[in-house]
Amino acid sequence: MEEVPKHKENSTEELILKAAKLVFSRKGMAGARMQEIADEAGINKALLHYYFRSKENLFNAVFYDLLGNIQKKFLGILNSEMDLFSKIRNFFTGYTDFLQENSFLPGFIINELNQDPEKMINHFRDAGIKPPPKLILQIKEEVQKGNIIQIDPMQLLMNMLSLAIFPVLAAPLLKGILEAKEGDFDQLMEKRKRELPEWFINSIMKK
Amino acid sequence: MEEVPKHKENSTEELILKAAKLVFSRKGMAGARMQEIADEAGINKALLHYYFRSKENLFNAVFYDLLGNIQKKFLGILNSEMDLFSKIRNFFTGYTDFLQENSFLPGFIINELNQDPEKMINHFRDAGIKPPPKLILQIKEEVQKGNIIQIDPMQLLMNMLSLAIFPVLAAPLLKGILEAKEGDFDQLMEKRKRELPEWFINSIMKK
DNA sequence: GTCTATAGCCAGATAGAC
DNA sequence: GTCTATCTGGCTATAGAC
Repeated sequence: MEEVPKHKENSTEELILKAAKLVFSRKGMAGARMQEIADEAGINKALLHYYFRSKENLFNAVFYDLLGNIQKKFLGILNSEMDLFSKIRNFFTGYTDFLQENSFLPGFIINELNQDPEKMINHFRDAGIKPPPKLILQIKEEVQKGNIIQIDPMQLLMNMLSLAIFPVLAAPLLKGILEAKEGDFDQLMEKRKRELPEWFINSIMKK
Repeated sequence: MEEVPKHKENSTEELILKAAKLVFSRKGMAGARMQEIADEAGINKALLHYYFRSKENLFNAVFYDLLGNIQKKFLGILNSEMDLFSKIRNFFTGYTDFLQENSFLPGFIINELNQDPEKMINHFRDAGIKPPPKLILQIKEEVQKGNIIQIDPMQLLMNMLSLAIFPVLAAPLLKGILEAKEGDFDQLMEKRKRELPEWFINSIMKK
């Protein structure tokens, strides 16, 4: 008797998607090799074409899946009913965790963005990813109430994204340049996760 | 009679380097095509191999040149004798200008960083790029003097880099998602250039 | 130095047996 | 569904004429 067969866990299709996610994220669309994906999945190259007609197709399947994750994790928080400050705290900690588990993702997106901007923008549009209206509104309100400094909501959003995403994006390089021992950099990032939200909130409070 | 023939301006070699810089930065190492570089330079593909033995070679030549620019523009400011606050102001405005003129550069680096982290780190090491000691020292001093808040110099540096580089990196996507008309986004970035330094300096001042 | 033509390789895709 | 074997196209690199 088998374990409860949840969904189609460990089906060949799932194996392929998992392997493809890994390889595409390491190498990008142009650099990835179908053979490498097949090897990673422990199956034959021809099977990739059996399940997904072409490389392009497989790529899109992987990418669509990843965007869904962003949509849920990221916009979920920012569009919630939470008050602004809790929201900022939740964003930084939640997003940092998410990015550490998917540290390939930002590089992957930037990579493909350079290759074919239109395609990437359309993917994002299709996934319904856009500046969260609820957050924008809250910022405007808090500015008007005089609780935070005069700041353009878009600039504030860009600052949040920059501070959260860039360090993950540049992590391998920063590790190398700082000549940090393996653990040191991870520790730096842990410290960052704790201190960044409070510093950031403080930075938009009135003196 | 010709114009004063400055250096080897417009020599075939210069034409190739210029074209290669363009194509490599758009497509990355894996995505770039020697044919495309040749077309861009208005010469034949075989000439590329005549001047630079291989694609790998050409790539390294281009990249070495680009790192030199970073070294001069970026570390020049941060290692100077300027006081901390002037330095921060200069960094944001100067670096933003530099990145706008070389908007491909961050994506290029992130791209190659994902393909082959070790190679990229070595390139940076060879170019002598590392956290600027003078800046680190200044931050420590100002913290000790009680002029700015208690903050780890590395975190401060990471914040500066994040805020300056990420928006350029993600610009095409942000443009698309914000559904900004062409001029709108540029205006947003202009505004950013003016407001970011003051906001950032304010964020590290004691209340 | 610059070109045309082509060799040689590699990766995506397909045919067809099981 | 899964495999082996193979086709096909495209890209780097080279040979060789001018």
